Parts: sequence; structure tokens; C-alpha cells
Amino acid sequence: MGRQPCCEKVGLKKGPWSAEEDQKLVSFLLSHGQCCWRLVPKLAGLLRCGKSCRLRWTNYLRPDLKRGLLSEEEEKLVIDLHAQLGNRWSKIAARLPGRTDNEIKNHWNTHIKKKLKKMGIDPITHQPLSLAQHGPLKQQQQARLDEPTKPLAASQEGSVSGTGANDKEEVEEAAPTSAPPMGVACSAASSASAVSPSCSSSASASAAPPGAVVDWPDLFEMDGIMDIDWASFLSGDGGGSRIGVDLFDHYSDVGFDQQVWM
DNA sequence: AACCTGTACAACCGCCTAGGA
DNA sequence: ATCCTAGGCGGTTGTACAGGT
Repeated sequence: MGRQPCCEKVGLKKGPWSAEEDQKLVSFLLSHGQCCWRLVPKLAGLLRCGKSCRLRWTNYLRPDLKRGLLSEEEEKLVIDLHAQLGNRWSKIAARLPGRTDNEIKNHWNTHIKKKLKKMGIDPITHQPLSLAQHGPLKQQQQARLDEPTKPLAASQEGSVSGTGANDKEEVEEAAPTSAPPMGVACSAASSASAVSPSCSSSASASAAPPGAVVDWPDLFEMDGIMDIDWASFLSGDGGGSRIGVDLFDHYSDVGFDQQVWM
């Protein structure tokens, strides 16, 4: 029995998103909230599949996203969490408010891996390279590479993080032991779910109920926002659908401050 | 100036899982 | 208990851009 495609792909657009598409999606989501992703493209007038819309939103368009390179503190935290959790980027991202799993994964692959190697540390085992190359950990790692994905994750957990806990327990219990005092980070751990329903892609989608919009003002307090011109975007200067005034009106009663965006 | 190569990151793909029917 | 669907996750690919030759 073949797996059904996530959506009817015929006639759907792929590849990079245009500014107009972004605007349509953001406009729709801000005014209607997140509901059934499959319906979003239809209702928003987009020729994209729902999955693509969700990804675009969680990885790029969410207003609470930080843009730009990870700070040193964030990097350290990522390394520390990776040592505990392995490649479970969504769980790592959950500890870094405003960062997405995709962003962290990319940053890991392009920056941190190299840094660690330069420092003589194996980015997979987090052991010194000389040990990692010849020691039992490396062998275990190699063995893991030959295993299917899930067992790999499980065994990685066992050997790298040393915990046999299930996911939920890990997230709650695996507080970084050697992480820097987390200004960023730990506000991360402690407030991620409380302050921002979407501090990570995983947190966001599941934490915010469909149509839940009351937490938006909290999100807007995040210091970094995507680098598009939100001011003109929200005020409708950019052409296309207009969400500016209505949006501010809509959220005025929950403290939505237009000045933040202008 | 043109071409080549490496890098960064956005986006896609396929699988897994939770939850509802 | 089983099936189906939507959403989530991690790995991989594609592409734009920067730097070097």
C-alpha cells in the first residue's frame, strides 16, 4: 500500500518562496491562526502544499524567530545539548528560543562541526578525535551508522547521552550540566513553553491551539525578528493583501503595540 | 571579466507518530 | 484493534552567493 502524498502535487509550485507568497501566508495565518495546514494554501490562495506552508512558516516567517548567526552562548548550548541528545534538532531547538531545528541543524553542519574538528573534538561522539577515531565510542558510532535511523537515535542516546529515558523525560530532565549559565539558554529551558508557544518549530505547532492568537504580543517581545520589512509589510505598503491596520486593531486589546513594528 | 569552487541555508523528501474515527 | 490522516522530524538536496584563480 503506497503512501499517499501529503497533498495533490499536480500544479503546485515548488522551490523558493516569493515575497508575494510570503505575504499571503503570513496574512492568512495572522488573521486566522494556525489550523489545518492542508487547508491553509487553499484558503490563503497559494499554489503550495500544506506541508510546504508549514515549513515556510515555522522556519522562516514566524515573527518570533531570531535571525542571524547563533551567538557564542547559543553555540555552546547547542554543542552541549547535542552531546546529550544527539541529532534531535527539534529538542535542541526547543531550548533555544527563536531558533528553529532547521536553522540549528544547518548551523551545526556548516559551522560547529568544523569548529569542533579544528579543536580536535569529534562532532559525533564529542570525544577527543584521537580517542574517537580508535576508541570504542567510534566503533559504536560506526556500528550505529549501519543501523536504521530510529535504532541509531536510540543507541546514540544510550552511548552518547547516557540516558535511557524517553523523549519527554529527556526534555525535562536533561538540563545541561556543563552549559554556561544560560541567559539565553535557560530562559530557554524554563520559559520556552511558557512565554512563547512557538520558540521552536516543534513547540510552536503543537503548543498553540488552532486559532490561538492571544500569545502573539508575547512573541513580539522577542528581540530579533526576521529581516523583511515588517513595518511596510504590516502596514500594507508592499502591495498585495493588506493586513496592517486590521491586524493592529485586532490585537490592540491584548497589548499589540504597533510601534514595535514601525 | 569570466570561470570555478566552496559555503550557507532554504526547501524538499520520506518516514514516523499521535490522535481520531 | 485497526486504519487513516495531519503534523512533526531528521536527512538530504538545490541554489544563490562569495571568494579565489
